[in-house]
Amino acid sequence: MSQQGIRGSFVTAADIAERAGVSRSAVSRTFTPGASVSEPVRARVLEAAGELGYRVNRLARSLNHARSNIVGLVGADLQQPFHAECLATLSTALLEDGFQCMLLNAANAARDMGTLIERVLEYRVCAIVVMNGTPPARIVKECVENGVPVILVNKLMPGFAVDTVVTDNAGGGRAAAEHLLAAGCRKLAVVSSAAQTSSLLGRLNAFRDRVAQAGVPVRVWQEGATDYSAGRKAALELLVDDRIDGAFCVTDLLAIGFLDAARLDCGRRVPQDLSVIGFDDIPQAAWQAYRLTTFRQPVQLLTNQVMQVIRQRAETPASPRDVFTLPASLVVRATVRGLTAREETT
Amino acid sequence: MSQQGIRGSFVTAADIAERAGVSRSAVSRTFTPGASVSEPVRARVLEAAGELGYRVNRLARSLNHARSNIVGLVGADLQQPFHAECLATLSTALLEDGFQCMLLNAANAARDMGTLIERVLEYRVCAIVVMNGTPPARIVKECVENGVPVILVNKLMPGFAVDTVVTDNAGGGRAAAEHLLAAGCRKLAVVSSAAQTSSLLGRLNAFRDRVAQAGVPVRVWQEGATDYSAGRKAALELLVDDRIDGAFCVTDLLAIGFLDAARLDCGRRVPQDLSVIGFDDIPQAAWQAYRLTTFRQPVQLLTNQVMQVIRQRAETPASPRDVFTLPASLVVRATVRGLTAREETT
DNA sequence: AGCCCTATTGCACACGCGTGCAAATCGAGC
DNA sequence: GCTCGATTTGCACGCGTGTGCAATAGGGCT
Repeated sequence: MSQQGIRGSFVTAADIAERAGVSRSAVSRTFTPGASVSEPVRARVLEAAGELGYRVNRLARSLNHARSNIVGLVGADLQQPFHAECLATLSTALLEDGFQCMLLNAANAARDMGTLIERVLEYRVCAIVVMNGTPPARIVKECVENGVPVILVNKLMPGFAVDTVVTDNAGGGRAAAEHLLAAGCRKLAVVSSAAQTSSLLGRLNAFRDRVAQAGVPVRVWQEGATDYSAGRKAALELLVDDRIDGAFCVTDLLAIGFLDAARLDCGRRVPQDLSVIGFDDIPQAAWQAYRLTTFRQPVQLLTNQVMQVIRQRAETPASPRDVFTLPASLVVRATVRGLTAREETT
Repeated sequence: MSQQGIRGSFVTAADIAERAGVSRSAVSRTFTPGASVSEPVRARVLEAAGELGYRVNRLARSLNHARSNIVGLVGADLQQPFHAECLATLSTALLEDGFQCMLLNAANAARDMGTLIERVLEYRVCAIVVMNGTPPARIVKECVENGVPVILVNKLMPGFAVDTVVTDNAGGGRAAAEHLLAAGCRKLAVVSSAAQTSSLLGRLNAFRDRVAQAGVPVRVWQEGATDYSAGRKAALELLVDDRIDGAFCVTDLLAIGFLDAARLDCGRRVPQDLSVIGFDDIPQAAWQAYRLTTFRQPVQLLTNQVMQVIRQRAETPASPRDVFTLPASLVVRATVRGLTAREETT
């Protein structure tokens, strides 16, 4: 520690070397796992480093290795509960595995996503994880050409050399249909948004197909965003048809907005008059005011799979790309008629 | 673009120089704002860079400048709505100002926070923003000694050379007391958590003092976390005293849990029998099932202030540290007796 | 003592870029 | 055509670290 308290710039390996009376290489080797240093030298170096407050400069280290151990995490709307949970889980996992994560939250997904990825490429990231939003094809290609693996979460981009980790959206959509049919619903609605992403479409199409197969009519709603107020709006407009007795909302936020409007504005009793199913299983779905029956996205499994892909790409960059599909599981609560859980302790 | 599609490593300035038939310096200057390059040279360089897909290596650039333009963002529980919103807002603002942000989400705040900050120091970050959780004093000192500004959000650490940006917690707590008193409440409770952070304590103490000043009794609850289920638990235990007619929950999540238990488990009518006020104004507080009266934290103002501090520290690192206090504003909805908003359009 | 094999150490170069300094170029004015 | 000043260009060094290679030290054996 310097006397004046503020040194203003970092100690370097050369400073440590001088203080410990060894060469700078010895310092470098002390902080490089697996390098050859004798015990006494290592001890002297560590002591000097402790006294002076030495921190390896990862910028310089990464410069040598042509690649950093930074992972770029790109997305939009990261304040939404589901995305926030993914982000929190993934960022923690990355840190525990020795990576650093650079967060790129697009203010406007369509406009900014390309620029943001370009910027993070300048840091020679060792991987880019796209949590939502669609990166421009041109940029994805550039990443691949430069050897930066791209990992898509819950999004399909066929034809690109990217790894993909998705929840089984179609399976969930189908199961939602079967659950509502089993509850005796005979006039259904499916609520999605104007954002026709592959995951939302996957849920919607599977639901619609399975319902059609049973010969039950279904109204399709695809307007607005995928948030609470869009769900409310959908309910206010769909429920003028008072024969609708079941709705699958492709997002919990939509479902919760739908529920509130159905109960408070349209006077429907849920689940007696109307059954509702969501998707994601965000924490709010378990709140006692809602007790929403929904499908849980396996966030921890998704995260583990992403981590495994990152590690594997670091070792064998050229191995063939894969699509990993993880199951969504039905969480039965209290918004589907006749099919409700006893009680929950939250 | 190379023929085989995968080059596997990045193009360097030397490659561009060769292709454009100029010196490497010319390339460097082309990408350095304010440097001296003639128009024809610049054009040739930009053309070559476009063809080859050149990206400046920020690691190398930062190495020269002894500092990167990365800002470290550290926190814990970042999936909670309020923190997620802060994170989203701040990360977007940083990107728009030309910074990159490195996210450090501690799995266990007490255990990991120190290690995480140490790690991000290795990237020579130009600032560290602590969004929640308490960093060890030793680490904060090390940052300051090395000239890395530390900015605390909603947390006070007197005696350290750090900048601080806080919401006026005491002002909010006092106003909450006055609002409940004005509603005619005569037996109050204040719900906080075992985590006695400066912001939660600030709200709680100001509330308690103001209520005491009015001669009204108040029960203080400080157990568990600061989430939904803790709020429920508090209600279940506090409301056996059926004279409690008003509660200030120092967090919206606590308030929402409190509301659910009060209405659904304890059979209280809100606001007729019981008034409830929260703090933060998370999106869920506006949901129709709750319509929670609460205090809005000025997230955008907090963010702007943080950005201003970062920019100012970059210019004049040694200027004296400050504490910036921003006002919390009352958002009247429907959970305080006699003092409710007409209707909201969400 | 002498020899050989191994573990350790230091030197020097590389990583990709920014920039001070001197050389070169350009343009204007005579 | 020549000179002078301003602009542009290239060279070479530095940023802090990792690492191949050769030199050195150490240790066990004959």
